[in-house]
Amino acid sequence: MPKEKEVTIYDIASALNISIATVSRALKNDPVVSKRTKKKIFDLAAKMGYRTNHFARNLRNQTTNTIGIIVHELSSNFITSVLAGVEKVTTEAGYDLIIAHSSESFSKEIANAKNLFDKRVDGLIASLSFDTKNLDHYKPFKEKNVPVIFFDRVEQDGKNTVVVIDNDKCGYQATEHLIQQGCKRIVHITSSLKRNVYAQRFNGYKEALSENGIPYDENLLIVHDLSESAAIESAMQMLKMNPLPDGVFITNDFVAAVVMRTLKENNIKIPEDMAIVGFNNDAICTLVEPALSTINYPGIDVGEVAARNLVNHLKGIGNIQNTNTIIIRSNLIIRNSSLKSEIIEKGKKKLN
Amino acid sequence: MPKEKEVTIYDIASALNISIATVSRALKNDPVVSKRTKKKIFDLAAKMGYRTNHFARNLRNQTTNTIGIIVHELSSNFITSVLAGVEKVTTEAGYDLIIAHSSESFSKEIANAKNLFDKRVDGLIASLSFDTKNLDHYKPFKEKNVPVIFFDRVEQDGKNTVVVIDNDKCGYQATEHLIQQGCKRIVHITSSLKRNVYAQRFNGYKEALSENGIPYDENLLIVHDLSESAAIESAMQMLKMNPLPDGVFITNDFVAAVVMRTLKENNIKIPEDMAIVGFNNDAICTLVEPALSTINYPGIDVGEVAARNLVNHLKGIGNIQNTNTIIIRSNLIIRNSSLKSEIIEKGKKKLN
DNA sequence: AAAAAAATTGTAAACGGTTACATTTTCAAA
DNA sequence: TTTGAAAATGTAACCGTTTACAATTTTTTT
Repeated sequence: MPKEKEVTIYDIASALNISIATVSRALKNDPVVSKRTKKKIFDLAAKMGYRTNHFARNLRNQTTNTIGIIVHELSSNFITSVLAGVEKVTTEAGYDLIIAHSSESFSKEIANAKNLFDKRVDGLIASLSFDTKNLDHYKPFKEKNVPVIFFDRVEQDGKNTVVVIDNDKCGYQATEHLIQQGCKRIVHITSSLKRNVYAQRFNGYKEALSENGIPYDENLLIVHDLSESAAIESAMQMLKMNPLPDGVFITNDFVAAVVMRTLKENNIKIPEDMAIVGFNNDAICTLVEPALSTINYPGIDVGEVAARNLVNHLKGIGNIQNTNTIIIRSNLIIRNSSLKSEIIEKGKKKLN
Repeated sequence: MPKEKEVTIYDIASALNISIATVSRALKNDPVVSKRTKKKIFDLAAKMGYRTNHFARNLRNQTTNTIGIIVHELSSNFITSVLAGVEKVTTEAGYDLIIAHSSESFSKEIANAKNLFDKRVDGLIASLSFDTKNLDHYKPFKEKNVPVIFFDRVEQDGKNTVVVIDNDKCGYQATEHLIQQGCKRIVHITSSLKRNVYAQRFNGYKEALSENGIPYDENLLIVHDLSESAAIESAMQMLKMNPLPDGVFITNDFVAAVVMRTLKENNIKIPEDMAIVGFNNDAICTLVEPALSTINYPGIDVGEVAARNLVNHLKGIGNIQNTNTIIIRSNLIIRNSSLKSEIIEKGKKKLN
């Protein structure tokens, strides 16, 4: 299976008896080339099946035309939609995308960063893994002036450009909503509080409690990873509480769905006995029963905004150095898993 | 923000007062270089922050070290797990991966194929979009001897290497199971019968019916796309049937979940009134109520096998020319959405 | 110690583009 | 027709590797 020889600008040039410089310029649509020769060149290029050699071009241009993205998992609804948003923008802008995932491991994230650095991506978009301890592995990018934008799981030390939502507010809104539904003992199931997103949602949760005169009870905080087994455990933990909680704010829809299932299996009525609010607004929300209230966290927007800012920076339009934090709109979506008040209303009606 | 100059083998060579040839060889760990000089070179390279220029290398080597993959959607559970499988193998083997998605559009698939061809991927993995009419856009790859492996949605004309499951058998098993549960009027909700996967599952469905003496009724066949709205429509269509069906085999878990929700909203009891079997074994299956019976279609295995075969072919181990069809194991998973017989048993017990 | 063989290193030509600078062609103005 | 500027094209160096082949150094053999 010998590789066929590729057509190069040399072949086109000699076939037309012109110089490679003209061919090169024509193929880039340089206005300096006359329309006549341009047409000849384009036609022949098409006929001969010419394809530009990106390696030769990039070698000469000292640019890779590639953007890297580091995520913690592919099998997450949120991440997938971020990727879709990023892909849309980068493709439009003519960049290649290299996707790397860390499987929530610090060491893999470091390896990925090193790999993308060695591949010389023009820019990087990254979300931190679960147990990422520091950002040293992104230093080489800074040193070589390769722009990096973080999203979702980030380090908000003001030194980096980050695309996030107002997690504080989201945590606040979710909790406040549960309180408004009459919940008094509200559990919060979340993940490592070392990660900004979870820490901030937790803060919002505490603020909402305190502003509504409910004392924070640390026994109602459950910290776990985001796996199915952890979710089941969390639910069992809730069931052992005495008195039972009457509401729960969960930092992830999948976990929320599993918790809800487990609670129902144990004869808890949702939302009557316990109201539930999840996070992300995955497709799953409207498929479980009752439908899951949640925070709408539009991954596609996150991806688009992050990619757009990076691309603009690379093209010299705008500069991410000036931008520290970009906050994406998010909002609470109320569905039946937390709608106690209607039930209360119904109950009242029955009494009449 | 001037780009810092990169360290090249020239820099290392002149610093050590040796030739670039030796440096180049040392960095590739060529045994011809003495251990002493090798060590000097490695040490200095590390100290100077040398990174190999992949463009120069690929230009010289006439190889891209890149594999392309064309899928129809990113936001599909199945596709994501295929990607995970592919990614695992290609990364291990040292290949880059370029992911392109067609959003189920023929023209986009053509554009993606052209793009990946122009990027000169060493090999291609592809699943056809919904309305792909022909495979002409893959011809350039064949002509240049670039290996292509198709998976899931494929053209089984014997001309291509494909990785699939036995969709016939799956359709048969799903339907047979419903029949065993006592279903007599079994609806089949699927997608375009022009695509092999759906056509074959449909075949299996018909075979199971006929072998069990149930005449095929074309009114029970519903063909739609795989969107939520289409799923709702399909369910409404079922509800209008007279007499009502008592079972349904659906070609996709998400659609099955939406159908089930819609049926339940219309006071249909699952599985008592209608038993449901989906397809894929997405995470969603155990989160809906009742849990969804389904066909387990392990995307990660599909991805791994496809990538492994491609990589081996590229490395000269094995040859996909000799392999036409690779069939991945799949199996029926029975959950409560189709378990009528237990109910029947319970009913009998009550009578006693 | 000289000669031959083996091990190591070096030279220089690719790979296929881009582009500064030089040269030629074209065409309007003098 | 000559001149000069503008338009078009050409020349050649460069981007950073790899590798055939040549040259040198080291080791072994005689």
